[in-house]
Amino acid sequence: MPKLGMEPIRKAALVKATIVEIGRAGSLDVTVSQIAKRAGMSAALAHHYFGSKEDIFLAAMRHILAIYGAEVRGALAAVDGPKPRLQAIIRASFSAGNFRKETVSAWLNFYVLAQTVPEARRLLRLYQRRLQSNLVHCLRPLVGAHAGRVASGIGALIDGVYLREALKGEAPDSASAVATVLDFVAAELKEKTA
Amino acid sequence: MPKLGMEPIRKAALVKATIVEIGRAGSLDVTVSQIAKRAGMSAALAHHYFGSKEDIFLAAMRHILAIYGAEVRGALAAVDGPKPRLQAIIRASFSAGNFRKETVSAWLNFYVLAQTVPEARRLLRLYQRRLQSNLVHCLRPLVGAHAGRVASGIGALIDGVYLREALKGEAPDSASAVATVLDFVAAELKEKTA
DNA sequence: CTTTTTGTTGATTGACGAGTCAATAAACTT
DNA sequence: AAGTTTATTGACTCGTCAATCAACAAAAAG
Repeated sequence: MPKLGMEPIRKAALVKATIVEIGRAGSLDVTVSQIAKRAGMSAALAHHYFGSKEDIFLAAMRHILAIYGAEVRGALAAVDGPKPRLQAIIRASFSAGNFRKETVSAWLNFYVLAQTVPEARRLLRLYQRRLQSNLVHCLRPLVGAHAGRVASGIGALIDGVYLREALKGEAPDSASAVATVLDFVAAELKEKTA
Repeated sequence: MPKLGMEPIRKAALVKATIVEIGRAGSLDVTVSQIAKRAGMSAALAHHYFGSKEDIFLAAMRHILAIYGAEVRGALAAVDGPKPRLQAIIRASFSAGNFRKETVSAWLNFYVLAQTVPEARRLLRLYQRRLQSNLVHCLRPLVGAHAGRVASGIGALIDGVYLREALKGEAPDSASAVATVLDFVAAELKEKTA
């Protein structure tokens, strides 16, 4: 009983299922059958909508990135002024959702993918550029010409703190992650404006 | 013509070959046959010396960690005083060898492994604790009670900068990576000692 | 010199998995 | 109503790969 217009629904279900399965496996060692099953369809249908497994992974990566982007935009819309905006970006980067094991696994594996799959690398760079540009925008009024350099530092620190917190073993602590980055920001602001 | 005492030689060759193959593939999607072939032996022999593929990966991880540890120790032995020691650690973390594609791939994939393989997680934590302890040792005389917190920041920043530099696409720039971290250190020192 | 230990591999097993295809069925078009 | 497009799947192909085993070779031990 084929209803029409299934494509977007099926694709969305597959993307969601892919992320769950990557979380379960902790790696990209996930079969199309597993994904399809979790999404409630046959493996053949998954191949029908996405051409290949790699395409499925890339769609999942886009989805993760889109969610993160939306989270940041949402947080930014709610506040005003350079410093609060900076805090909003940082908090969004360490939101509870980002520490769910599926999300962590997705990010780690996307780093791995970015080494060899050009489209994955492109997407990762897109994320990095957007973060950089958001940060620079907040930092310009605070540290002027230093904005670029400081933003690079904050961006890298966010990634590094995330990595450590995610792999810590115990339940990750968003608050302390945010605090670590804010501590850095405070130090830089004091120095670059002195 | 079986010479005796082959075990350590074979194992070392396999570990080396494993790292090369991981670099080539960019992932852990590497067959035991590929590894064994590159190491100049049959796949069966690889299974004979290491019980399983996972054991081979863990041995490779230990090797990478050991090299990094040795690099840091070597750099530390050559200098004296807190600040130079700090610089030595940071420089060692961004040495050219660490940006070889095999090494990058190994690290990224070890992060992935650390999610699910207990021994991998253990090794990663060992690395993090050692770095932390090295940093705290340098920082104590500089920032006293803040040493722990500052060390966490530096450690995370090192990982984050490494990640970004490694995945940048263009040839990674050790000097600017070091500079980014040192910039952070300078800011923190100024603040925490003021 | 024969028994045990160590080194070594080709062949095999047993399982799994990506991607294709042919076939079925319902909807939409003309 | 005939033809086309979209949805859907079971079965199949073709390949791969981790791990095991039986067998052979050489050195050391007794």
